Amino acid sequence: MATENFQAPKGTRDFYPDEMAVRRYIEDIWRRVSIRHGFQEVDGPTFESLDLYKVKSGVEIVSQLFSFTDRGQRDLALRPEFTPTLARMVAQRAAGLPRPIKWFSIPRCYRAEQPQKGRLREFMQWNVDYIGEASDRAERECLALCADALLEFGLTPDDFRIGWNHRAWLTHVLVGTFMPPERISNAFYILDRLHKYDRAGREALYREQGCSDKEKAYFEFIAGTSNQSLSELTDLLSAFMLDRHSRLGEPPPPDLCHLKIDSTVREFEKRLKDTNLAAMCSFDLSIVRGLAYYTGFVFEISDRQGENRAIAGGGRYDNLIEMFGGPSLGAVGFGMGDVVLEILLRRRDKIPKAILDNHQNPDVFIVNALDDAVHAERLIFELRRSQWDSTRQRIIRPGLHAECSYRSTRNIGKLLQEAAASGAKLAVILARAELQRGVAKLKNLADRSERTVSMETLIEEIHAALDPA
RNA sequence: GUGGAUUUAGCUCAGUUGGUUAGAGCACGAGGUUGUGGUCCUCGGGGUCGCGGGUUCGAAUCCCGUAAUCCACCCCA
Repeated sequence: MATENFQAPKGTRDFYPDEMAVRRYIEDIWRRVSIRHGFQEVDGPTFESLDLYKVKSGVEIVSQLFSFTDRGQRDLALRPEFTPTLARMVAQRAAGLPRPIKWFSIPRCYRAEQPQKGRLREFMQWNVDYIGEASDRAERECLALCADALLEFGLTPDDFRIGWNHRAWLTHVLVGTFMPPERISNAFYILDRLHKYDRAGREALYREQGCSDKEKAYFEFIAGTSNQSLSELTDLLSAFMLDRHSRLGEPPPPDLCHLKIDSTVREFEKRLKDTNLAAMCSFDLSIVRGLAYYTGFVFEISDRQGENRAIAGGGRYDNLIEMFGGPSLGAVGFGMGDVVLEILLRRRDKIPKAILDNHQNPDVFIVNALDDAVHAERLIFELRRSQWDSTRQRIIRPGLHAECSYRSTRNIGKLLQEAAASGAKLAVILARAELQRGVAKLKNLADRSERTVSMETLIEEIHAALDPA
């Protein structure tokens, strides 16, 4: 019979115990921090109707999906993200859910893209959504949660930067000054790429997008800005616009400060300063985020040192729930993928050694020097079992993590060496001489002390030794 | 989807202009004289050299195809 060599499919990963430990570490932090910020965990199906993904993103996105047809001729697709499922879930039960709806999820997602650094075809994505809150409190809570998670991973504000912008504001500024509304999507496309190119690359981009001289000048101005505050930027922008217009002999554009949307953005910045978030955040005109469904505030977290792609990104999408057949509910959300995050954590040496070593230190290690394994096996099963109290409906004594050697040697020195290497706190030595007297030795592996205990009370003694309280 | 580099043991890698039976370190397993600690010593299992063709007396090595990985594009919810 012919044998075949199988590999994991392109862009997927195998999680052997060491990799699984790191993945669990990341997911545990996402989950723990989400819960403490008042979010509840949800999940949905791994695949959805193909149409669900066309509602939001349009038909061109289909080429990036893993899609298939079931035997009932239904077109389905593996989820490329969680937001459509979430929107569907909210829309279905919108009437009965308490507001605001604060949900998070850690779905596995799939995209049929060319894998490269920080981007795979199957990945985990922490997804946070805050629905039914019109005020910018939702934005701040999401930012606080996202930043808190990164801090929990041991990263500092020196490692990452939160850049933010406001799409509605930007649209008003552009349209209110010089840009025809139909050029806005080109403008967003250009802004999104501005910092990736040098002067020549940007020229090519402007040509390709059919930019007017005015637009070019504007984009070049933005390309030259970085790290200014919102008010500095709007002042600079006003001055720049006035200068341009006077030189071209055109009537001056309306004062940017009097644009209606402007006050809400300034207010947002002021409220950020009232929290401790402002230190990590900077206004950034070049952040617009890819697709069209963000309606206001948008943000992106990037690595300060590396050329990594964004660690996380999100924003406000006020129309989405409605698009999926629900009521009109404002919403803010963000996503963070495991792939880029893990690269960053490894590069900054932020994954604890105990996680990398994947040591699950046992509570107790059985050293069996007997010819027969029966005593050791009975003991280990007893130790591992929890004690359940059925009247109180709870576990009254949790089972212990008990290990033994799977090697055939009965050399106590070797076995103790293995016990110590396992990181166990206690070792039980079962040997013939003691067993004949109905006792065993209980050894504290940390201080190397040992005492003789009766087989009758051994299990209680072990529990007592591990939990002195 | 496009271009470049890469693929030899579980991992990291040697392997000369094509020439005997393809190596090392780490890891893994056994033993070190049946009773006490991460060291050390000895031994061992492991490879269709990514896969499939071709050239050759002979291919890990040269040629063609193909898959995967990494990097750069495209795209990025």
